[in-house]
Amino acid sequence: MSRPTIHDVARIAGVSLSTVDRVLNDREGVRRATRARVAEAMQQLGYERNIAAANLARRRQYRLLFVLPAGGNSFMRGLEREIGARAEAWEFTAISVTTVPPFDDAALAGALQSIDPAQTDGVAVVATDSAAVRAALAALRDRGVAVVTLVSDLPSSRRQHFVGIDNVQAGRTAASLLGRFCRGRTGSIVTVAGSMLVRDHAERRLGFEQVLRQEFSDQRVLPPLEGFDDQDIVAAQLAELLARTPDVVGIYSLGAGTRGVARAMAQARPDAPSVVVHELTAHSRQALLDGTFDAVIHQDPVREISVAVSLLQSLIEGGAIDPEAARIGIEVYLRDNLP
Amino acid sequence: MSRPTIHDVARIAGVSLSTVDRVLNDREGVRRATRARVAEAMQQLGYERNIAAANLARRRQYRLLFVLPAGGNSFMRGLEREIGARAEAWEFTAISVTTVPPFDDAALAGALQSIDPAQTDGVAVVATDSAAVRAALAALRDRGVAVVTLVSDLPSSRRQHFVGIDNVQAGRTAASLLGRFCRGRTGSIVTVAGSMLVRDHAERRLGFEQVLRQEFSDQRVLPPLEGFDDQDIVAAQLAELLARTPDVVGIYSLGAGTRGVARAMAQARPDAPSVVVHELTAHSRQALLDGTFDAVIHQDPVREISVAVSLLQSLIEGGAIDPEAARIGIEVYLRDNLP
DNA sequence: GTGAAAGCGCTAACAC
DNA sequence: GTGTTAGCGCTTTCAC
Repeated sequence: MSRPTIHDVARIAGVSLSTVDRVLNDREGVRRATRARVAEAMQQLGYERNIAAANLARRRQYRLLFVLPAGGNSFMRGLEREIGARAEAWEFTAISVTTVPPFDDAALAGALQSIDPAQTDGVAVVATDSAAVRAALAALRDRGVAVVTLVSDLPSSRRQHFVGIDNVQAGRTAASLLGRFCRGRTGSIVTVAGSMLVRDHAERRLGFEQVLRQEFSDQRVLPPLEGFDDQDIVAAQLAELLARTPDVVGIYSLGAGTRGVARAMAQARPDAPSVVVHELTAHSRQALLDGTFDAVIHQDPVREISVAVSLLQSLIEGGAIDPEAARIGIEVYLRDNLP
Repeated sequence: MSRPTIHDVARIAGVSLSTVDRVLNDREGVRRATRARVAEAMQQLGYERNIAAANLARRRQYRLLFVLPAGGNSFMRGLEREIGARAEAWEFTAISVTTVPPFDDAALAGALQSIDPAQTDGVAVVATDSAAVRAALAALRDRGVAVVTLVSDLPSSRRQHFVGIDNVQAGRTAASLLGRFCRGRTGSIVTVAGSMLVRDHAERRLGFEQVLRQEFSDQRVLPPLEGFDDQDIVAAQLAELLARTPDVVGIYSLGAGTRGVARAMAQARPDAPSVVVHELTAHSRQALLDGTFDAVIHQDPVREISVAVSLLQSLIEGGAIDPEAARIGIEVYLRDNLP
């Protein structure tokens, strides 16, 4: 026997296809009693809707927009490239991307305000933390646009979901690794951030310091450098610090600008500090292979995109969302398990 | 404009829908010239076939069988459970599972021989290495059944693909972690295997020793224990070894029976050895949380199942397979990035 | 060799 | 409130 269809349900319930359809899609214009009869028939048959057929008939187009920071951030450029490459892969979905200056909440708020709700069903945005951004998101929601945050969250806003890693946990993971790597050597640990104004960086630092203070308390955690995800600034600041501080045993780079870290390490001493950074890119991969970096904490951009898309689709449909299916894992790469 | 359909192609090529369909599905009964005209029309329109619609019309059923080792191996039981839970999720696909005694190649070969090719379109099997198993796989292939190996490979057989991690790399990853964790302490490193007769265990040990010898050559690697994935045997063997060898600084458990490792560690000294094990289960997770284990190397069973299913589906269709989409990553978990 | 027509399971007008 | 009907893009008989 093959799976029951709405025809079977209609026959058992003694109604027409349209009525079954109305019940299925929770549309009005069905008497309570009829609704109950149909529901019971579904129950009895173990009816499961065929989504492919539904979409085929519906020929609906979801119009989604990704809002990402511009600039030389390899991770973000990778995200953008993957969105472009996969745009065709989603049936019934038209995806576009727009970029805004990084670490600039006014620019982001402006970009969000200029979205036309009539042309857009859902938005995925890499958030910067500010009242203006919050307000812009709320305005979108009020006009029926579905909103999820991507990579960096904005918890107290009206965004409906966050797609990205738990950044406190990511920071803790980095500390667990770096603390273990540095066991036996005691000294200073450097953290290199992009900006404490973006939530993901602040959270990573929090988690990192929690674990380091608690479990590896013989190490000294230096105040974080702020490199604004710019490799030149990072390289300069870090080189200067390393020259000035001979006892550095570990480095945690929790933002972008990772190439700057590799450059500052190039002229390192024989017993170089252990290094943990974020995001697997062509450069961090290379640094892992040549031994400059010890570990890379990563989030899978392809998965983030596909989760964001399917989350937005079900939010637009008003459907239920499975938090487990929306989880993004904190991945750990060493030289030996590189994909 | 919406995507072109076979109607458009038919119109442009000046043929009927059926002819377009014949060309699309590479069926015979079309003149070369007609075929070319259709192909050109597709080219010109940028036609892309709608797979959902095709499957809807075709109403095909793929009948797939998973062959797994029986016994108390948590990872395998997890796989089996997930297959059951997700069996409904695949449209047009009927999935069943059969189990055979572990580490028993005759039993496995027998189970494979008893598969009815008329009732089965594809098989995913956790392989044991033996000539009989190879022969059974070849017989299945000869009768038109698609075959992939799962978790443990059988490279020189006629299986069409392997779904699982690169186990040499997994062993290398374990060594990279354990070597770094033990830095500063020099002593013996223990490896605990299930059986060297299954390929995945042998490969993990190979990779592990490669890296340890090369990069952490001050550590002494002891000959591996063989615990047959049985927690009692593992616990006994390991406890005995630890009592006898006071300088153990690291333990790598590369098979199942991981609960036995945790039990042997329970009465450990204050400066306990660092421990790296395979497969995230309820027990290894607990051991990670309470500090008994330092890291877990994992492969995602849910992903393995879905990759195996889609791989088998495209093999049955004779379609192309994307090796990147079939990759299974080597995941690393610490206490802090547990899902 | 090629085409016409009837579905696959579901939706969306429009009738009643 | 409920039913009828004509599709969505593709496959599959069965004629010609």
